[in-house]
This record gives sequence, structure tokens and C-alpha cells, in this order.
Amino acid sequence: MDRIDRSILRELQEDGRLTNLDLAQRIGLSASACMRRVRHLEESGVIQGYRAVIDPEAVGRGFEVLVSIEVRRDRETVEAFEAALQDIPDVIEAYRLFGSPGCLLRIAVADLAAYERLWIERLTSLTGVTEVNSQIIMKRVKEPRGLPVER
Amino acid sequence: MDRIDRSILRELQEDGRLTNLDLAQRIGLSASACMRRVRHLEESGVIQGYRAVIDPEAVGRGFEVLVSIEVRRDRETVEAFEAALQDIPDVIEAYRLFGSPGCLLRIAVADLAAYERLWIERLTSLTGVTEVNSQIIMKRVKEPRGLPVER
DNA sequence: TCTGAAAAGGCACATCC
DNA sequence: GGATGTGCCTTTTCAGA
Repeated sequence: MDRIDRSILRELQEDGRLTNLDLAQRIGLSASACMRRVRHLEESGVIQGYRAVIDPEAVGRGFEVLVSIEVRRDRETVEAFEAALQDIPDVIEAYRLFGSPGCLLRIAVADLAAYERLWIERLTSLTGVTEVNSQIIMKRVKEPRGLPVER
Repeated sequence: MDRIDRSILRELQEDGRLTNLDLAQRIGLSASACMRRVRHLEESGVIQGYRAVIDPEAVGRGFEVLVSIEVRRDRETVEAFEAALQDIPDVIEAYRLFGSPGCLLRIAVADLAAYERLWIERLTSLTGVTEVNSQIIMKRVKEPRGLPVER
């Protein structure tokens, strides 16, 4: 993991479909050397995959909500709760936190009505949940552009 | 935007480097028809780009913090504050919310020491900020796998 | 205007140095 | 780390539904 590897990561975060040839050119390496490095980064798990980034509005997911959830803090409850989250596709991200709230979700749905349905049907009925606090997102201030990679 | 387009989006979210041929095969379309659709999705902005997903640990960003920030709520302060966020690379995501807190950040740094430095040097000194509340992430419960796309 | 088929150039990948 | 060659893929153009 040297400066060149980090350049590769920076470029592929910007454009995951760069051809190996273009990539090699940008970082000043021969195509074969470049490909060897990329392959190694992929196989070692540093590059976990490639994804298309799609417009939430276009697929009916333009309404986002942050949900703070308090769960009873014993191992079984927490594990069951976190497993249940995996089965709710509208939950885009989920974090377990120190302190309070114990958990934060980012949810993406079509509109307020869809969120109301989700809230009443699936969120409040999760076992062990003692508190649910929903905050509607007014604006995404900073788009996820991947992680900054030092030079 | 029909069922086939949504299939394309689903596949490209899973694997953004799928070759056009593979993609066409998976969704049951000829290569040229498939490519035309992909191109159209790209040009219309439905597909905003492609990114490599990289392991935060591997680039020294394994320590994540959620930061609730309260800012004075007048237009100038909010705009200056949000502009300032763009210049802090450690801020990975930022949302402006209804209610309280007015803003939530997700921050990725190397470790607690790095976060302390960021907190004292850059966060608390932002103009208009009246409250900063940091919550360390214990665990990422649900990995961002992109948006769910209906069939 | 949608799709499918064929041709040409470019690229990935493996194997060499 | 760099160079070369083969085979496959992307991409364009053209014909049909």
C-alpha cells in the first residue's frame, strides 16, 4: 500500500469504470503493472466492489429520514433487532452507537405516506424497541463521494 | 423507466463493472439494446456515476463518528456553514434536518486522536455553531448496498 | 421508435522479458 | 515494473418489426 496504490484508489473512486489503460496513463504506469496492482487491491479486499450510483428520485426513493432508535441493551435483543434491520430494504444505512441513541438508521422511501406506513408497520413493531425518533432530511448537504485517500 | 431499466439499475448497483454483454444476458436483452438503455440512463442522470467501494480501514478511515450540530438558523450562517463542510474531507456525509439537531455529519478518520484534532481545530471553530455533539460509531450494522429498486 | 445482427477497432488478460 | 500478442468485448452501423 504505497502512494501509487492510493492514486489508483482515488481514481477508481472517482470513476469505477475507468479502463485499465486510462487508469495506467493517469497514474503514470504501464498497463500491465497497473492491472497487477488493481487485481491485488481487489483480491486483498481493499477494493470491495464497484457500484453504479443512481439518482434516488428516479427510483422512487427521494424522501429520506434519519431515525434514532433506542433498544433494550441486552445481547439477544440487540442481535435480533440488528438482524431484523437487514430485512427492511428501505433501511439504507444502520449504525450502532455508543451512548444515546443506541442506533441510527437512514431510510429512503418514496414520500411521507410511504414512511408513515413503514413506521407503523415495521419500525414500531420491532421487539425490544423502546423509542423511535424520526427526523426528516431537508437536504443532502454533502454527497457521498467515497472516502478521502491521502496522497 | 420500465421493468427492464430497473433490472439494469439493480445489476449495476451490485456490480458496476459488469460488461455490457454479461448485463444483457442477465436481463435477457441483446447487447446493443442493453447498451442503448444503459447509455440513456447515464445521459439522463439516473446513473450518476460508478465508484469503487474501498475498505475504510485500508486507507486509515476506520474510525467513524456521527456529529450532531446546531447552527444559528439564518440564511447566511447556514449557507456559510454548509459551504465550509465541503472543504473538510473527513466529513463523508452531511444532512440538513428539520427539527433538532439542524445538521448531522458522518465523519471518518483514522482514530480517536485524529478525531479530537478535527473536533478542536475545525468543528468547534465553524462560525454560527452553537452546539456539537459527537457519537462514536460502535459498529456499522448495515452496509450501504445502494438503493433498493422495485421490480 | 423500438430491437436484433454483424463488423471493426480497442481493450483485457496472460505470458513473456 | 514493462512489452507483446490473442481473443473477447465494446461500439457503431444497418436492417427489420
